[in-house]
Amino acid sequence: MSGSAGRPLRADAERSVRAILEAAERVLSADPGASMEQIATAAGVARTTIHRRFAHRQALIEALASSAARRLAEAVEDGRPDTAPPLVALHRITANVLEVKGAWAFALGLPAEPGSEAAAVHEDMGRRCITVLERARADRLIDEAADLHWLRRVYYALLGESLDGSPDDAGVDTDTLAARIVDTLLHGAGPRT
Amino acid sequence: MSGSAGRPLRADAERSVRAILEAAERVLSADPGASMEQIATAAGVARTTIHRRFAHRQALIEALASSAARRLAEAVEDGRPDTAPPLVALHRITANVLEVKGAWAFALGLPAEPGSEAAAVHEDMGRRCITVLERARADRLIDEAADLHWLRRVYYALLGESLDGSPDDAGVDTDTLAARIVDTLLHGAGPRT
DNA sequence: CTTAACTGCAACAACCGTGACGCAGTTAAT
DNA sequence: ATTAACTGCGTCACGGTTGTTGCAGTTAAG
Repeated sequence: MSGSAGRPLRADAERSVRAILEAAERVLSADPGASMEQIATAAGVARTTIHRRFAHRQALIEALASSAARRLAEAVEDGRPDTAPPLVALHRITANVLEVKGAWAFALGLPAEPGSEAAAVHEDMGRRCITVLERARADRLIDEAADLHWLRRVYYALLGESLDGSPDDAGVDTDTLAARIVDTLLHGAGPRT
Repeated sequence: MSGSAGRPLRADAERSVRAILEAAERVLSADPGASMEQIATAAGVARTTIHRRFAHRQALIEALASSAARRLAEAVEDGRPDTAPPLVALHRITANVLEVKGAWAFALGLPAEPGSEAAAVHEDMGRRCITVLERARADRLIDEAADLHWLRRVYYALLGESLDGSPDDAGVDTDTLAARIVDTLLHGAGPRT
């Protein structure tokens, strides 16, 4: 289930892998076409070391995608989507996801390869998302006639937009951003009664 | 004002430039790292011909961005953002922009170079967008306390999301999509009174 | 402590993309 | 019809990236 645990890596090797994945995220989010050399330098590692763990460039990318997907799944799970009150779950999940997605923007923006682990994880998260929305609808937070699939897409879009971070919300804490997202999702811009 | 009209091009040359720009959009939207060769082939043109009009690869990219920005500006202008009733303008602009942004997704997604023509056009459009929202607020369509800059970002995000096109809305006409966007923007998902 | 894993370094071959030529042939403009 | 613009083709040099290998030195694990 985990990464690709062919065999337990030695402690230092595992540290290297982590450093490489983190550096890859950092460098590739700035320039998707960056070279292995650049990633290696950013990781404080020789280029050949990367090739030792990840045969092809694409192998690194896929590992990156899987790693990030797993973290995102944790973030959602932590919000107790099935048990917490819908509004609470929605807020908590939103705040958590903002954190993770901010740190792993490139990896999570990658097109999901059909058979990959990342794809499976994302699918599962899509289902959980719908579940939360259904529970919210049952609580009359959402109109009965609303299209939940469209709503989920809107939710994703709001998350993405919040992450771009206009100059205005530099240094604004995650909970505030999450509150704005949830509020916008549920009420839109119309006048409050 | 137009392109980079150093001198009037011959008729056939102008056709070539068009074909190149259109092919570049098509190819690069599928793979941002595609080679000049691929673009040339898609345009039905020799690679050297591209280099004749656009010295560097980046020059092509910038021309592409400018071209698309101009088209987008036309789309907004056509919606009469300053004179038409806000709701009408909003709908019309949305529908128009959906068309243009669908056809020039790559070029419009490009990071705006600080001094470029595209950047100036986009800035101007941002202002016009705020104007429409202000007019809508004056008409009580939008809550008085609403943050119009956040709202504009939400609007952009909804446009972007609609363009990804889930399998559900394949073949749905632009006006329907626009209606959904405007409705979501103004009312969100909450229960209708 | 001893072994096996891990790493950096240097060097290698192979490939691909870029940009620039000149030349010969075609096409629009006057 | 004449001219000037335009294009395709072949070819060139150049630089950068990739992936591999061997070796020597370092480091974790038993």
